Amino acid sequence: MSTKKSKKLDLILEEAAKLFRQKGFAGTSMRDLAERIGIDAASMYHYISSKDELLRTICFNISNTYISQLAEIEQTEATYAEKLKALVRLHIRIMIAKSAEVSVTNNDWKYLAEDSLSRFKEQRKKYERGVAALLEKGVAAGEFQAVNTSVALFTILSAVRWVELWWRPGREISTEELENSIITILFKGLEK
Amino acid sequence: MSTKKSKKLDLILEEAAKLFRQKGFAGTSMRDLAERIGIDAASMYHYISSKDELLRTICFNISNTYISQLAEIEQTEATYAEKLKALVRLHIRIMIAKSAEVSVTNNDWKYLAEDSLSRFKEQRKKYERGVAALLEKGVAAGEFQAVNTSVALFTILSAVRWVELWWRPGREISTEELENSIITILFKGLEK
DNA sequence: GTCTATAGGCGGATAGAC
DNA sequence: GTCTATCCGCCTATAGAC
Repeated sequence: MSTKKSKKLDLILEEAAKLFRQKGFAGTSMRDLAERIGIDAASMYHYISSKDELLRTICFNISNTYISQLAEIEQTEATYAEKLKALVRLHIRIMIAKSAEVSVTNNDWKYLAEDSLSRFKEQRKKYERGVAALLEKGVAAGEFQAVNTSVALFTILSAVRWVELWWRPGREISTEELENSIITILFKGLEK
Repeated sequence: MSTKKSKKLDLILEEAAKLFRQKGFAGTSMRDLAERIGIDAASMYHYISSKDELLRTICFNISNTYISQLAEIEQTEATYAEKLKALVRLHIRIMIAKSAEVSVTNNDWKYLAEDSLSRFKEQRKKYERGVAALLEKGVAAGEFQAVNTSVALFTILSAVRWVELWWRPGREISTEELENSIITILFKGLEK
């Protein structure tokens, strides 16, 4: 019974992410969502306490995934270039595995309520600082060109962000080719 | 008098873009906007016909700017690498000149009404095809590495997109340094 | 657990006075 | 041109029956 409840909650979260991506958090009503689930809007409040809770759960699930994966990479023995490349590959994989959730987190985090919003921003800042540190150490170690750290940071993070806008299951391009192409452009450059 | 009306309309559009960026199109009410302008919500309907019109105007202004600038670049005599770099610089400049408008266009285009939405998507597709053609010709001419065209296309477009999320007037980094850093990463690569 | 009914609020937009 | 007043619809969320 508690299992059943979890299953349904998972379904609600999954459909919520899909709808939020499609129509935006503010553009999605609980009635829309309920219709997808096949119950009445009022019945959903048996599983959740508010619409905000849905967004909060989605955003922090993704945010926490990023943070714990960065922590894992930091602990490995590898060059900074290897660590950064591993991070890029992980970003792409998370996006493919949870494309709707990532999309919502990227675009609708601003609709988080006061408390969660500031917590979310803090986490994101912390994550960005972690990646920036990898870049700076890489430059110090002579592995990277001496470009502006912030610019490099956001160029990398953005270069993986678009995958969410573009990738759909069954695309003719494989995950591996996708990862390799992005890494080639970012680390070796487009120009011959 | 028609000048006065234009001036106020421009002000409304400008404040609308700022608010939409901050709180999202759906999260912004006409009452919010009116307060910024210093008049009552009802009075704004003297200048505009609907909230939708504001979004439509913002999105198509930006979209048209991109398209006409691509057309100009296509006509120049230059290598494909030079054309692409010029395009990247223009993207960055538009973003700095009209950061709120670009932000809204990037994030809230999905709230466009039926008709405008499909027109907008068509324009975007057309633009993307134009940039993709530059890439493909560049590969054919031996200027670029033979990476997947779509991946290269979206990596470039995304790499300039983040500027909108990050750049603020008075940042310690100059426009030139910003442009040069992004172009270095994209075309020469991060790795030494 | 799911429903019907509905409270209560906010939103876009209009009517019409001044 | 700007206001006040207001319509009307949609929204989130709750109450309470079954």
